[in-house]
This record gives sequence, structure tokens and C-alpha cells, in this order.
Amino acid sequence: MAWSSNRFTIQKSNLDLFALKSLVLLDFIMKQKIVLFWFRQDLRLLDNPGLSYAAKFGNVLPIYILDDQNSGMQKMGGASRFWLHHSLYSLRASLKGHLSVYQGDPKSVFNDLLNRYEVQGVFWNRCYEPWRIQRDKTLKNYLKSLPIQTRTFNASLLWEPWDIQKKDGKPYTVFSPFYRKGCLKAETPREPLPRVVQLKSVYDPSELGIDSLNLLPNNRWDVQLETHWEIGENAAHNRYQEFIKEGLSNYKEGRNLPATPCVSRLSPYIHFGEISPNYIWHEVQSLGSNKNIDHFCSELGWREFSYSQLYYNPDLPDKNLQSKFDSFPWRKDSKNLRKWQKGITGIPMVDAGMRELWQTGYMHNRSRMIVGSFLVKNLLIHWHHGEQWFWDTLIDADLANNSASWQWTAGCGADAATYFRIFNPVIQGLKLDPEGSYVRKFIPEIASLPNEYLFSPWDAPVEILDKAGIQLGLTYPNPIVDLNQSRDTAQEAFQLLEEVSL
DNA sequence: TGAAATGTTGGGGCG
DNA sequence: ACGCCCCAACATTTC
Repeated sequence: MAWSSNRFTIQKSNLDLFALKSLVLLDFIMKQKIVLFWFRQDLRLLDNPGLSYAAKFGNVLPIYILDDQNSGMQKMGGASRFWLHHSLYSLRASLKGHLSVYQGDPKSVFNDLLNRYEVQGVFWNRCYEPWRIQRDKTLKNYLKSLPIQTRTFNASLLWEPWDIQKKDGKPYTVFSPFYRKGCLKAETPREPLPRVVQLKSVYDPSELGIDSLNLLPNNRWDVQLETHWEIGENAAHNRYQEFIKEGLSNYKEGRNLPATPCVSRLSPYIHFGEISPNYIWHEVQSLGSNKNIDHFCSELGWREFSYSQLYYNPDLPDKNLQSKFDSFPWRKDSKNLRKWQKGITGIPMVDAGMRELWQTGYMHNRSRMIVGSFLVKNLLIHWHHGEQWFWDTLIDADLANNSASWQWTAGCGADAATYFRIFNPVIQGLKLDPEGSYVRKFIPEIASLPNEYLFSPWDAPVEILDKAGIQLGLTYPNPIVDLNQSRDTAQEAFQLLEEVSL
């Protein structure tokens, strides 16, 4: 049975004659013995437990599968695809060209490979998105039934979600005890493994090739993004070193200032596994212990917390954790949603954040909180819309972090900001971008305003606007809502929610 | 990882 | 010297 389907596969593919002949020959003698290593969110050679394990077996076929079939509504967004495209190229180079790429349902990809090779084992590092857990569980059972040796590893979390629980066996719902009593009291995270060198790798000539995955957009908006990022494992380590040099020593305070280089910007690399949290954790810990290092480590803890929340609440991306929010009267306001997305709300701190996102595929963490608060609380637009926009436009879009953070912002999450915590983008700007350099960078049309009015141009006297060459409503929008009034409205609406649920 | 309103304190100017 | 007022700075309460 395997023989006939083999020939069929070969005829379909466009191999050159030599490769065809040698494969047919192999087919007659014996199928090549290999183990499969399946790359997923772990596109690296350093500290890759699954790959290190596979490497012990000899001939390893390293593969990547783009699976848009099982992901449902959570299909990878545009910015993520851009990143993935380059990350795969980088990984392929590290593997000296031996990365074989496929598309579709992994089960059929595996079946095809099982027909053409004698597969002695299949190994991968675990992912934690509910749809991936579901898919991989089924797949693992299937492979085991054949039987084929299958083994999975942890390469992307410092602590497995099922290892961090309260004494009563329930998951933590508040960050601080989750991190302090849960994570820090649990076993120290695994030490990073050495880089896989001398991998005896195999290449499958009938793989698709990275380009045929069509990960880049047709209208090439990615060209601008590309200027802001180096992508791949080496780039991840360069970014890490840069952060240690430029950002860590003032991390605790500087992390709130969007114009400073104090945040790590490692999130896209971590998401795609170009650098491992274990590597970062142990490197940083080896530098000693102070408030900056501790705070940075706790941010890795926040990531663990997001994954824990998603693991124990698989519908975190769709459903309010606090169900009383189900009845909240969100506004269907596609015009204002569009203005928020494009960064033309007329509120500089919000627009700066949204334009940073659009231009670079990234947004400073503090800006994410400000624009999120604005969308949900000042515009009263459902957090799903923010979640979806971020999902499509962020290069570090991560299901756990994205959904947990939006639930936090909206106030419906587990350890959420209470409803009356509403950011004032003017005050946040004055406090956190005191030089105004963040706003001026992304909103050049108001750059000539003095700092005093930079965050609230509508308050500026006409002569100052004139002098700065600004005509509100023409060169820069009037604010789409009154901050004070919309804040009061929101508080009333959220207050009502509290009362109804009593 | 909020902001505004309200309350408290203490120093300095002044009659 | 003293009481009074003003106000900034800080603390607490409220939404």
C-alpha cells in the first residue's frame, strides 16, 4: 500500500530526474530511517529540548507545518505571518538549508511522510493554545497507535501550567500570589541546554519551500515593518544583549516611559521561540538581584500567568471571565473603531501608540494599556475588537498574552483593573513622555507644539496652534470624544453593572 | 499598572 | 508674638 502511494507522490512532485531516480531506487531498497523534529513556536537551536533529544537518534528531518486548518478563528494574523516568514528563513539558514516546510493538517503531512520514510520517532515541544493542545493530543495518540515513538517537551514556559496551583488544587486568579507563592516557591526553571551543533539532518526534496506558504501580504505593507526589526535566533540574542546594556539598569522606572530604551522588546522573539524564557531567566538571574532584575523577571512571570489563565480557561479569548460583563451595553461604533485603529482619534497619546503599532508592528507596553483603556472605557467598544486588531497587527501577537491582557484592560479578567481605573491619556502623556519625544516621533504634524499642549492640542490657544502650523480638524483631528465626559459616562455604565450583579 | 475630589498638615506672609 | 489666611505638598477617599 505504501508503495503505490509513494510513486503517486513522486510523480506529482517536480523533482529533477536525478533526485527522482535516487528516490525510486531507495524505495526499492528501503525507506530512509529518520526521526522527525517538528518545529512550532521554538524556532531556535539553543535550548531546544525536543531538538536536542531528536539529535541523539541520528538522521533528523526538521520540519515546519503551517496549519491554518485547525486554528479556526485563531488563525495567525498578518504581522505574525510576516515575522514567521523571516524567522523560517533564518532557521533554515541555521540548519544549512535542511528545513522542510509543509502546509495543512499536520495529520495528513505526517501520513505523507510516514509513507515515504521509515519514521522511527516524532518529537516536538509543547504549545499551549487550546486548539493546539487538542490537535496535538489527537495526533500523539494517533502516532502512538501505529506505533511510532512520540515525545513532547517543554521549551516555552518556565513552569508548566499544571504545576502551579493553589493548595486547594485550583488555579491562581491573582498575579502576585501566583508568582510569589506559586512560581518562585516551585522548582527552579530548567537550565538552558547547549546549542544543537552537528545535527545529522535530512532534507525532504518534496517539501513546499517557505515562499509557497505565502506568508507575506500582497500589498507589501511589510516592507516598512522590515526596517524596524532583525528577525531570527541571532537577532534575538543581539536584542537581548542590547537590552542588558541599555535597558535593564533602569528597568523598573524606565519601563513605563515609551520614549526610553528600557523595555526589552523581546516579545516577538519569545513568542516564536527564537530565544527561550529559560535562557533569559538564568542569564538575568546570574547578573545578581536588585529591583530592576526582579521586576524584569516578574514580567516573565506575567507571561506565565497569561498562559496559566488560558490553560485553565480555554475560552479566555472569547468569553468574559467575569460573566457579569456579558450584559454590558457595548457600543457598535465602527467609525470610531476605525479611527482608533488608524491612530486618528485626535488624542495624541492614543494616536502615537496606534501609529507605533501600525508602523512597527509593536507597541510599548504602557501605550497598550493607554490605547486599550481608551477603546474600552472612553469609546465603550467591546474589547474583542481591540483583541482582534492587536492579533492581526502585532508581530508579538500571542493568544495567551493578548486575551489575558485585554480582559485585564476591560476589567472582566481574573485579576483585572477595576472598572473605575480609567487612564487619562493627557496625564499619562505629561507624566510618562515628559519630553514629548514619543508623541512627536509618531505624530509629526503636531511636533511643533510646546510640551504643555502636546498631549491636548484642543486646549491650546489659537495663536499657539497657529504658530505650530496646526489647524485642528484639518491638519490633526479634533478629539473624537471628550475625555472627561466619556470617562463619567463609562463609570456610570460600569457602576450599573456592579449594582445589577449584586 | 487611575484620576479626581476631599482632607490634612505645615510653612510663610501679614496685620 | 499671635492668629489668620493662603497654598503647596502630601494623604485619604471616592468613583
